[in-house]
Amino acid sequence: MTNKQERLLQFILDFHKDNGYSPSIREIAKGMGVSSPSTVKAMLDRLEAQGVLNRSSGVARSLAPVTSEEEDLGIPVIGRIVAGTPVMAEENIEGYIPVKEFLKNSNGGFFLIVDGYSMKDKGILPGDYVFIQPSKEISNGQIGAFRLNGEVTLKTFKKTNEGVFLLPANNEFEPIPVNEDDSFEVIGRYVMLLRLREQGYKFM
Amino acid sequence: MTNKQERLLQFILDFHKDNGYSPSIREIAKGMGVSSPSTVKAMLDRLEAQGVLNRSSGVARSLAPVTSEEEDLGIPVIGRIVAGTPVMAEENIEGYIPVKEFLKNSNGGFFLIVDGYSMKDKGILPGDYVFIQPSKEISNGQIGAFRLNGEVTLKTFKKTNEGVFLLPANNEFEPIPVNEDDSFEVIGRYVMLLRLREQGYKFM
DNA sequence: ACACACCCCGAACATATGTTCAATAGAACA
DNA sequence: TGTTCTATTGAACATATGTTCGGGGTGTGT
Repeated sequence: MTNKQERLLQFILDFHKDNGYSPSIREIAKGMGVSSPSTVKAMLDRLEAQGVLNRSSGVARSLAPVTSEEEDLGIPVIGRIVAGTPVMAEENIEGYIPVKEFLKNSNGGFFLIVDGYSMKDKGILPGDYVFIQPSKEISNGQIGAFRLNGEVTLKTFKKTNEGVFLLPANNEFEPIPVNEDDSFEVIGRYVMLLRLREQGYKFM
Repeated sequence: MTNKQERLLQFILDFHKDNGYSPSIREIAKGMGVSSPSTVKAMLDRLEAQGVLNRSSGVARSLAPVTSEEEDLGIPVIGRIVAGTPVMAEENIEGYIPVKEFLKNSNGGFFLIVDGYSMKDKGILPGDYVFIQPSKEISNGQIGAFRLNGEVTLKTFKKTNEGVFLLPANNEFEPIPVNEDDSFEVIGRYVMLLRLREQGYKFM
Protein backbone atom coordinates (compact mmCIF):
# COMPACT_ATOMS: atom_id res chain seq x y z
CA MET A 1 0.00 0.00 0.00
CA THR A 2 1.47 3.34 -1.04
CA ASN A 3 1.67 6.40 1.12
CA LYS A 4 -1.18 8.09 -0.67
CA GLN A 5 -3.38 5.06 -0.37
CA GLU A 6 -2.85 4.94 3.36
CA ARG A 7 -3.77 8.61 3.64
CA LEU A 8 -6.92 7.95 1.63
CA LEU A 9 -7.93 5.07 3.85
CA GLN A 10 -7.26 7.14 6.92
CA PHE A 11 -9.34 9.99 5.56
CA ILE A 12 -12.26 7.67 4.99
CA LEU A 13 -11.96 6.22 8.47
CA ASP A 14 -11.74 9.66 10.05
CA PHE A 15 -14.67 10.95 8.05
CA HIS A 16 -16.75 7.98 9.07
CA LYS A 17 -15.80 8.46 12.67
CA ASP A 18 -16.79 12.12 12.57
CA ASN A 19 -20.01 11.81 10.59
CA GLY A 20 -21.28 8.30 11.08
CA TYR A 21 -21.30 7.65 7.35
CA SER A 22 -18.76 7.46 4.56
CA PRO A 23 -17.72 10.37 2.35
CA SER A 24 -18.82 10.77 -1.25
CA ILE A 25 -16.22 10.72 -3.96
CA ARG A 26 -16.30 14.47 -4.33
CA GLU A 27 -15.96 14.97 -0.60
CA ILE A 28 -12.89 12.78 -0.68
CA ALA A 29 -11.54 14.85 -3.55
CA LYS A 30 -11.90 18.03 -1.51
CA GLY A 31 -10.46 16.41 1.59
CA MET A 32 -7.46 14.99 -0.22
CA GLY A 33 -6.81 18.10 -2.25
CA VAL A 34 -7.55 16.67 -5.69
CA SER A 35 -9.91 18.32 -8.10
CA SER A 36 -11.45 15.50 -10.10
CA PRO A 37 -13.83 12.81 -8.95
CA SER A 38 -12.41 10.39 -11.47
CA THR A 39 -9.03 10.59 -9.76
CA VAL A 40 -10.62 9.52 -6.53
CA LYS A 41 -12.56 6.77 -8.21
CA ALA A 42 -9.34 5.35 -9.64
CA MET A 43 -7.77 5.38 -6.20
CA LEU A 44 -10.78 3.67 -4.70
CA ASP A 45 -10.71 1.04 -7.43
CA ARG A 46 -7.14 0.21 -6.49
CA LEU A 47 -7.90 0.06 -2.81
CA GLU A 48 -10.85 -2.20 -3.47
CA ALA A 49 -8.70 -4.46 -5.66
CA GLN A 50 -6.37 -4.82 -2.72
CA GLY A 51 -9.26 -5.97 -0.60
CA VAL A 52 -9.05 -3.34 2.11
CA LEU A 53 -12.25 -1.65 1.04
CA ASN A 54 -15.73 -2.75 0.07
CA ARG A 55 -18.03 -0.87 -2.28
CA SER A 56 -21.32 -1.44 -4.02
CA SER A 57 -21.18 -0.06 -7.52
CA GLY A 58 -23.59 2.75 -8.15
CA VAL A 59 -24.49 3.10 -4.50
CA ALA A 60 -23.86 6.45 -2.85
CA ARG A 61 -21.52 6.49 0.12
CA SER A 62 -21.20 2.73 0.17
CA LEU A 63 -17.55 2.78 1.19
CA ALA A 64 -17.03 0.28 3.97
CA PRO A 65 -13.55 -0.48 5.23
CA VAL A 66 -13.06 -4.21 5.45
CA THR A 67 -12.92 -5.33 9.03
CA SER A 68 -11.10 -8.45 9.99
CA GLU A 69 -13.12 -11.34 11.32
CA GLU A 70 -11.34 -11.10 14.65
CA GLU A 71 -12.85 -7.73 15.25
CA ASP A 72 -16.30 -9.16 15.17
CA LEU A 73 -15.55 -12.42 16.86
CA GLY A 74 -13.27 -11.16 19.56
CA ILE A 75 -9.91 -12.41 20.68
CA PRO A 76 -9.44 -16.17 20.55
CA VAL A 77 -9.04 -18.09 23.77
CA ILE A 78 -6.65 -21.01 23.92
CA GLY A 79 -7.37 -23.54 26.62
CA ARG A 80 -5.53 -26.80 26.54
CA ILE A 81 -3.17 -27.36 23.69
CA VAL A 82 -3.34 -30.58 21.77
CA ALA A 83 0.06 -32.23 21.63
CA GLY A 84 1.99 -31.51 18.49
CA THR A 85 -0.34 -28.88 17.05
CA PRO A 86 0.53 -25.26 16.43
CA VAL A 87 -0.77 -23.08 19.22
CA MET A 88 -3.29 -21.21 17.11
CA ALA A 89 -4.64 -24.34 15.43
CA GLU A 90 -8.40 -24.54 15.34
CA GLU A 91 -8.67 -27.47 17.65
CA ASN A 92 -6.98 -25.46 20.37
CA ILE A 93 -9.30 -22.50 20.19
CA GLU A 94 -11.79 -22.78 22.95
CA GLY A 95 -13.82 -19.70 22.18
CA TYR A 96 -13.63 -15.97 21.72
CA ILE A 97 -13.85 -13.07 24.10
CA PRO A 98 -15.96 -10.48 22.29
CA VAL A 99 -14.31 -7.43 23.73
CA LYS A 100 -16.36 -5.20 21.46
CA GLU A 101 -19.60 -6.67 22.68
CA PHE A 102 -18.40 -6.25 26.20
CA LEU A 103 -17.71 -2.61 25.57
CA LYS A 104 -21.24 -2.10 24.31
CA ASN A 105 -22.66 -3.62 27.49
CA SER A 106 -20.36 -1.67 29.74
CA ASN A 107 -22.93 1.06 30.19
CA GLY A 108 -21.74 3.28 32.97
CA GLY A 109 -18.98 0.93 34.01
CA PHE A 110 -15.45 2.15 34.59
CA PHE A 111 -12.00 1.06 35.61
CA LEU A 112 -10.63 1.75 39.06
CA ILE A 113 -6.89 1.69 39.58
CA VAL A 114 -5.97 -0.50 42.51
CA ASP A 115 -3.85 1.21 45.12
CA GLY A 116 -2.55 -1.05 47.89
CA TYR A 117 -1.97 -4.70 48.64
CA SER A 118 -5.11 -5.25 50.66
CA MET A 119 -6.62 -7.63 48.07
CA LYS A 120 -3.37 -9.41 47.31
CA ASP A 121 -4.65 -12.91 48.12
CA LYS A 122 -7.33 -12.51 45.44
CA GLY A 123 -4.58 -11.78 42.98
CA ILE A 124 -5.51 -8.10 42.84
CA LEU A 125 -2.34 -6.02 42.89
CA PRO A 126 -1.48 -2.31 42.86
CA GLY A 127 -1.72 -0.85 39.38
CA ASP A 128 -4.33 -3.31 38.24
CA TYR A 129 -7.39 -1.98 36.48
CA VAL A 130 -10.55 -3.21 38.14
CA PHE A 131 -13.77 -2.93 36.15
CA ILE A 132 -16.62 -1.72 38.33
CA GLN A 133 -20.24 -2.10 37.35
CA PRO A 134 -22.10 0.64 39.19
CA SER A 135 -24.78 -0.73 41.48
CA LYS A 136 -26.29 0.20 44.78
CA GLU A 137 -26.75 -3.46 45.63
CA ILE A 138 -24.18 -6.11 46.32
CA SER A 139 -24.50 -9.67 47.56
CA ASN A 140 -22.86 -11.10 50.59
CA GLY A 141 -19.36 -12.30 49.79
CA GLN A 142 -19.01 -10.35 46.55
CA ILE A 143 -16.13 -8.03 45.86
CA GLY A 144 -17.05 -4.43 45.22
CA ALA A 145 -15.97 -0.82 45.37
CA PHE A 146 -17.17 1.15 48.36
CA ARG A 147 -16.89 4.62 49.70
CA LEU A 148 -16.49 4.68 53.45
CA ASN A 149 -16.24 8.10 55.08
CA GLY A 150 -15.10 9.65 51.85
CA GLU A 151 -12.46 7.07 51.04
CA VAL A 152 -12.88 4.67 48.14
CA THR A 153 -11.81 1.10 48.68
CA LEU A 154 -12.06 -2.30 47.03
CA LYS A 155 -13.07 -5.07 49.43
CA THR A 156 -15.21 -8.14 49.90
CA PHE A 157 -18.65 -7.30 51.21
CA LYS A 158 -19.71 -9.26 54.30
CA LYS A 159 -22.99 -8.92 56.16
CA THR A 160 -23.46 -10.86 59.42
CA ASN A 161 -25.81 -10.45 62.36
CA GLU A 162 -22.99 -8.47 63.96
CA GLY A 163 -23.17 -5.91 61.20
CA VAL A 164 -21.53 -5.10 57.90
CA PHE A 165 -17.81 -5.61 57.30
CA LEU A 166 -15.43 -4.88 54.46
CA LEU A 167 -12.95 -7.76 54.24
CA PRO A 168 -9.45 -7.40 52.83
CA ALA A 169 -7.81 -10.41 51.19
CA ASN A 170 -4.52 -10.17 53.03
CA ASN A 171 -3.93 -11.33 56.60
CA GLU A 172 -1.79 -8.28 57.32
CA PHE A 173 -4.98 -6.22 57.18
CA GLU A 174 -7.95 -6.23 59.52
CA PRO A 175 -11.62 -6.43 58.52
CA ILE A 176 -13.18 -2.99 58.50
CA PRO A 177 -16.46 -2.68 60.39
CA VAL A 178 -19.08 -0.36 58.95
CA ASN A 179 -20.70 1.51 61.81
CA GLU A 180 -24.12 3.08 61.92
CA ASP A 181 -22.78 6.63 61.97
CA ASP A 182 -20.30 6.07 59.15
CA SER A 183 -21.04 7.55 55.75
CA PHE A 184 -21.13 4.45 53.58
CA GLU A 185 -21.97 3.90 49.95
CA VAL A 186 -21.79 0.95 47.60
CA ILE A 187 -20.24 2.18 44.36
CA GLY A 188 -20.49 -1.00 42.35
CA ARG A 189 -19.61 -4.61 41.83
CA TYR A 190 -16.22 -5.91 40.78
CA VAL A 191 -16.70 -7.57 37.42
CA MET A 192 -13.36 -7.98 35.79
CA LEU A 193 -9.69 -7.31 36.20
CA LEU A 194 -7.31 -5.95 33.60
CA ARG A 195 -3.57 -5.85 34.06
CA LEU A 196 -1.28 -4.13 31.59
CA ARG A 197 2.25 -5.00 32.40
CA GLU A 198 4.65 -5.37 29.54
CA GLN A 199 5.47 -2.66 27.06
CA GLY A 200 4.38 -2.66 23.48
CA TYR A 201 0.85 -1.55 24.06
CA LYS A 202 0.47 2.04 25.02
CA PHE A 203 -2.86 2.95 26.48
CA MET A 204 -3.78 6.53 27.18
CA MET B 1 -41.38 5.30 20.50
CA THR B 2 -44.12 3.47 18.68
CA ASN B 3 -43.96 -0.08 17.42
CA LYS B 4 -43.45 0.99 13.84
CA GLN B 5 -40.69 3.35 14.80
CA GLU B 6 -38.83 0.61 16.61
CA ARG B 7 -39.12 -1.65 13.61
CA LEU B 8 -37.78 1.13 11.40
CA LEU B 9 -34.81 1.72 13.67
CA GLN B 10 -34.10 -1.98 13.80
CA PHE B 11 -34.26 -2.22 10.04
CA ILE B 12 -31.71 0.54 9.69
CA LEU B 13 -29.40 -1.08 12.23
CA ASP B 14 -29.69 -4.47 10.56
CA PHE B 15 -29.09 -3.01 7.13
CA HIS B 16 -26.04 -1.21 8.36
CA LYS B 17 -24.71 -4.33 10.00
CA ASP B 18 -25.16 -6.31 6.79
CA ASN B 19 -23.86 -3.76 4.33
CA GLY B 20 -21.55 -1.47 6.21
CA TYR B 21 -23.57 1.58 5.22
CA SER B 22 -27.05 2.92 5.78
CA PRO B 23 -30.04 2.28 3.52
CA SER B 24 -31.49 4.87 1.18
CA ILE B 25 -35.02 6.08 1.72
CA ARG B 26 -36.33 3.92 -1.11
CA GLU B 27 -34.54 0.88 0.22
CA ILE B 28 -36.20 1.44 3.55
CA ALA B 29 -39.56 1.74 1.81
CA LYS B 30 -39.09 -1.63 0.18
CA GLY B 31 -37.84 -3.22 3.35
CA MET B 32 -40.68 -1.87 5.45
CA GLY B 33 -43.37 -2.57 2.90
CA VAL B 34 -44.41 0.99 2.19
CA SER B 35 -44.70 2.32 -1.31
CA SER B 36 -43.72 5.95 -1.12
CA PRO B 37 -40.39 7.53 -0.24
CA SER B 38 -42.18 10.47 1.32
CA THR B 39 -43.76 8.15 3.85
CA VAL B 40 -40.33 7.01 4.93
CA LYS B 41 -39.05 10.55 5.03
CA ALA B 42 -41.87 11.48 7.39
CA MET B 43 -41.03 8.55 9.64
CA LEU B 44 -37.36 9.49 9.66
CA ASP B 45 -38.23 13.09 10.52
CA ARG B 46 -40.08 11.83 13.57
CA LEU B 47 -37.23 9.57 14.65
CA GLU B 48 -34.76 12.37 14.22
CA ALA B 49 -36.94 14.71 16.27
CA GLN B 50 -36.75 12.16 19.06
CA GLY B 51 -32.99 12.31 18.93
CA VAL B 52 -32.33 8.64 18.26
CA LEU B 53 -31.14 9.28 14.73
CA ASN B 54 -28.83 11.72 13.03
CA ARG B 55 -29.15 12.87 9.45
CA SER B 56 -27.55 15.44 7.19
CA SER B 57 -30.18 16.98 4.97
CA GLY B 58 -29.62 16.34 1.29
CA VAL B 59 -26.87 13.82 1.93
CA ALA B 60 -27.37 10.32 0.60
CA ARG B 61 -27.36 7.49 3.11
CA SER B 62 -26.42 9.78 5.96
CA LEU B 63 -28.53 7.93 8.50
CA ALA B 64 -26.48 7.41 11.62
CA PRO B 65 -27.96 5.93 14.75
CA VAL B 66 -26.94 8.01 17.74
CA THR B 67 -24.23 6.25 19.69
CA SER B 68 -23.04 7.02 23.14
CA GLU B 69 -19.68 8.71 23.56
CA GLU B 70 -18.29 5.88 25.65
CA GLU B 71 -18.28 3.57 22.69
CA ASP B 72 -15.79 5.70 20.85
CA LEU B 73 -13.66 6.80 23.74
CA GLY B 74 -13.31 3.57 25.60
CA ILE B 75 -13.89 2.78 29.22
CA PRO B 76 -13.07 5.54 31.69
CA VAL B 77 -10.35 5.01 34.23
CA ILE B 78 -10.76 6.38 37.72
CA GLY B 79 -7.55 6.98 39.62
CA ARG B 80 -7.71 8.91 42.83
CA ILE B 81 -11.03 10.25 43.86
CA VAL B 82 -11.35 13.84 44.89
CA ALA B 83 -12.98 14.08 48.29
CA GLY B 84 -16.67 14.75 48.20
CA THR B 85 -17.15 14.33 44.45
CA PRO B 86 -19.25 11.67 42.80
CA VAL B 87 -17.11 8.82 41.57
CA MET B 88 -17.75 9.43 37.90
CA ALA B 89 -17.18 13.19 38.11
CA GLU B 90 -14.92 14.57 35.43
CA GLU B 91 -12.10 15.53 37.74
CA ASN B 92 -11.78 11.92 38.80
CA ILE B 93 -11.45 10.50 35.31
CA GLU B 94 -7.82 9.90 34.61
CA GLY B 95 -8.16 8.65 31.07
CA TYR B 96 -9.79 6.05 28.92
CA ILE B 97 -8.80 2.56 27.94
CA PRO B 98 -9.68 2.30 24.26
CA VAL B 99 -10.53 -1.38 24.26
CA LYS B 100 -11.70 -1.12 20.68
CA GLU B 101 -8.41 0.30 19.57
CA PHE B 102 -6.62 -2.40 21.45
CA LEU B 103 -8.62 -5.03 19.63
CA LYS B 104 -7.57 -3.56 16.30
CA ASN B 105 -3.92 -3.83 17.27
CA SER B 106 -4.25 -7.33 18.65
CA ASN B 107 -3.13 -8.82 15.38
CA GLY B 108 -2.55 -12.48 15.94
CA GLY B 109 -2.71 -12.22 19.69
CA PHE B 110 -4.79 -14.57 21.79
CA PHE B 111 -5.78 -15.41 25.30
CA LEU B 112 -4.29 -18.35 27.15
CA ILE B 113 -6.14 -19.77 30.11
CA VAL B 114 -3.88 -20.10 33.10
CA ASP B 115 -3.78 -23.54 34.61
CA GLY B 116 -1.82 -23.84 37.87
CA TYR B 117 -0.48 -21.69 40.66
CA SER B 118 3.07 -21.46 39.41
CA MET B 119 2.82 -17.71 38.73
CA LYS B 120 0.85 -16.92 41.86
CA ASP B 121 3.31 -14.36 43.23
CA LYS B 122 2.85 -12.28 40.07
CA GLY B 123 -0.86 -12.25 40.77
CA ILE B 124 -1.54 -14.68 37.92
CA LEU B 125 -4.06 -17.24 39.07
CA PRO B 126 -5.75 -20.31 37.58
CA GLY B 127 -8.62 -19.35 35.31
CA ASP B 128 -7.11 -16.00 34.39
CA TYR B 129 -6.96 -15.05 30.73
CA VAL B 130 -3.47 -14.10 29.73
CA PHE B 131 -3.08 -12.16 26.51
CA ILE B 132 -0.13 -13.46 24.49
CA GLN B 133 1.44 -11.47 21.69
CA PRO B 134 3.07 -14.03 19.42
CA SER B 135 6.79 -13.50 19.06
CA LYS B 136 9.84 -15.63 18.63
CA GLU B 137 11.90 -13.22 20.69
CA ILE B 138 11.67 -12.41 24.34
CA SER B 139 13.89 -10.34 26.60
CA ASN B 140 15.56 -11.51 29.73
CA GLY B 141 13.23 -11.22 32.71
CA GLN B 142 10.03 -10.93 30.67
CA ILE B 143 7.07 -13.16 31.18
CA GLY B 144 6.03 -15.25 28.20
CA ALA B 145 4.36 -18.39 26.98
CA PHE B 146 6.66 -21.23 26.05
CA ARG B 147 6.38 -24.70 24.73
CA LEU B 148 8.87 -27.06 26.35
CA ASN B 149 8.86 -30.65 25.14
CA GLY B 150 5.32 -30.33 23.91
CA GLU B 151 3.94 -28.73 27.05
CA VAL B 152 2.81 -25.10 27.08
CA THR B 153 3.66 -23.05 30.13
CA LEU B 154 3.69 -19.45 31.30
CA LYS B 155 6.91 -18.42 33.01
CA THR B 156 9.52 -15.74 33.40
CA PHE B 157 12.29 -16.04 30.85
CA LYS B 158 15.81 -16.02 32.31
CA LYS B 159 19.02 -16.35 30.39
CA THR B 160 22.29 -16.64 32.32
CA ASN B 161 25.72 -17.92 31.43
CA GLU B 162 24.60 -21.21 32.93
CA GLY B 163 21.87 -21.50 30.32
CA VAL B 164 18.22 -20.69 29.88
CA PHE B 165 15.69 -21.11 32.69
CA LEU B 166 11.94 -20.73 33.00
CA LEU B 167 11.20 -19.23 36.37
CA PRO B 168 7.93 -19.75 38.23
CA ALA B 169 6.69 -17.05 40.57
CA ASN B 170 5.98 -19.32 43.50
CA ASN B 171 8.59 -20.67 45.88
CA GLU B 172 6.88 -24.05 45.98
CA PHE B 173 8.05 -24.56 42.39
CA GLU B 174 11.57 -24.97 41.05
CA PRO B 175 13.10 -23.12 38.11
CA ILE B 176 12.96 -25.23 34.98
CA PRO B 177 16.23 -25.53 33.08
CA VAL B 178 16.03 -25.63 29.32
CA ASN B 179 18.53 -28.20 28.09
CA GLU B 180 20.17 -28.38 24.72
CA ASP B 181 18.30 -31.50 23.67
CA ASP B 182 14.89 -30.21 24.80
CA SER B 183 12.41 -29.14 22.18
CA PHE B 184 11.85 -25.52 23.11
CA GLU B 185 9.86 -22.74 21.51
CA VAL B 186 8.96 -19.20 22.49
CA ILE B 187 5.26 -18.75 21.76
CA GLY B 188 4.94 -15.11 22.67
CA ARG B 189 5.14 -12.34 25.22
CA TYR B 190 2.72 -11.82 28.07
CA VAL B 191 1.07 -8.47 27.46
CA MET B 192 -2.03 -8.27 29.56
CA LEU B 193 -4.14 -10.15 32.02
CA LEU B 194 -7.90 -10.41 32.05
CA ARG B 195 -9.85 -11.93 34.88
CA LEU B 196 -13.57 -12.52 34.71
CA ARG B 197 -14.81 -13.43 38.09
CA GLU B 198 -18.22 -12.26 39.03
CA GLN B 199 -21.37 -13.12 37.16
CA GLY B 200 -23.36 -10.69 35.10
CA TYR B 201 -21.13 -10.73 32.07
CA LYS B 202 -21.30 -13.88 30.10
CA PHE B 203 -18.52 -14.35 27.64
CA MET B 204 -18.52 -17.15 25.11
C1' DA C 1 13.59 3.04 -25.63
C1' DC C 2 9.38 0.70 -23.99
C1' DA C 3 5.98 -1.08 -20.79
C1' DC C 4 3.66 -0.58 -16.65
C1' DA C 5 1.72 1.13 -12.51
C1' DC C 6 0.30 5.05 -10.20
C1' DC C 7 -1.47 9.74 -10.07
C1' DC C 8 -4.09 13.65 -11.95
C1' DC C 9 -7.45 16.66 -14.79
C1' DG C 10 -12.05 18.33 -16.78
C1' DA C 11 -16.18 17.54 -19.01
C1' DA C 12 -20.20 15.01 -19.86
C1' DC C 13 -23.45 11.39 -18.61
C1' DA C 14 -26.89 8.43 -16.21
C1' DT C 15 -29.12 7.65 -12.21
C1' DA C 16 -29.60 7.18 -7.30
C1' DT C 17 -31.45 9.85 -3.85
C1' DG C 18 -33.41 13.39 -0.83
C1' DT C 19 -37.24 16.65 -1.14
C1' DT C 20 -41.64 18.87 -2.01
C1' DC C 21 -46.55 19.00 -2.76
C1' DA C 22 -51.32 18.07 -3.56
C1' DA C 23 -54.46 14.44 -2.69
C1' DT C 24 -56.34 10.40 -0.07
C1' DA C 25 -57.37 7.29 3.86
C1' DG C 26 -58.08 6.37 8.60
C1' DA C 27 -58.54 7.25 13.38
C1' DA C 28 -60.09 10.16 17.23
C1' DC C 29 -63.39 13.29 18.78
C1' DA C 30 -67.22 16.73 19.33
C1' DT D 1 -72.13 14.10 10.61
C1' DG D 2 -68.27 17.09 10.33
C1' DT D 3 -63.67 18.38 11.94
C1' DT D 4 -59.07 17.76 12.83
C1' DC D 5 -54.95 15.40 13.07
C1' DT D 6 -51.76 12.08 11.50
C1' DA D 7 -50.10 8.59 8.27
C1' DT D 8 -49.74 7.47 3.61
C1' DT D 9 -49.59 7.92 -1.39
C1' DG D 10 -47.88 9.02 -6.15
C1' DA D 11 -45.94 12.18 -9.11
C1' DA D 12 -42.69 15.67 -10.11
C1' DC D 13 -38.44 18.07 -8.97
C1' DA D 14 -33.61 19.34 -7.96
C1' DT D 15 -29.33 17.70 -7.10
C1' DA D 16 -25.93 14.72 -5.11
C1' DT D 17 -23.28 11.10 -6.68
C1' DG D 18 -21.02 7.28 -9.12
C1' DT D 19 -19.28 6.51 -13.78
C1' DT D 20 -17.10 7.02 -18.26
C1' DC D 21 -13.96 9.01 -21.59
C1' DG D 22 -9.97 11.20 -23.47
C1' DG D 23 -6.09 13.40 -22.21
C1' DG D 24 -1.71 14.05 -19.64
C1' DG D 25 2.10 13.48 -16.02
C1' DT D 26 5.72 10.86 -13.21
C1' DG D 27 8.36 7.29 -11.70
C1' DT D 28 10.29 2.27 -11.95
C1' DG D 29 11.90 -1.58 -14.04
C1' DT D 30 13.13 -4.21 -18.44
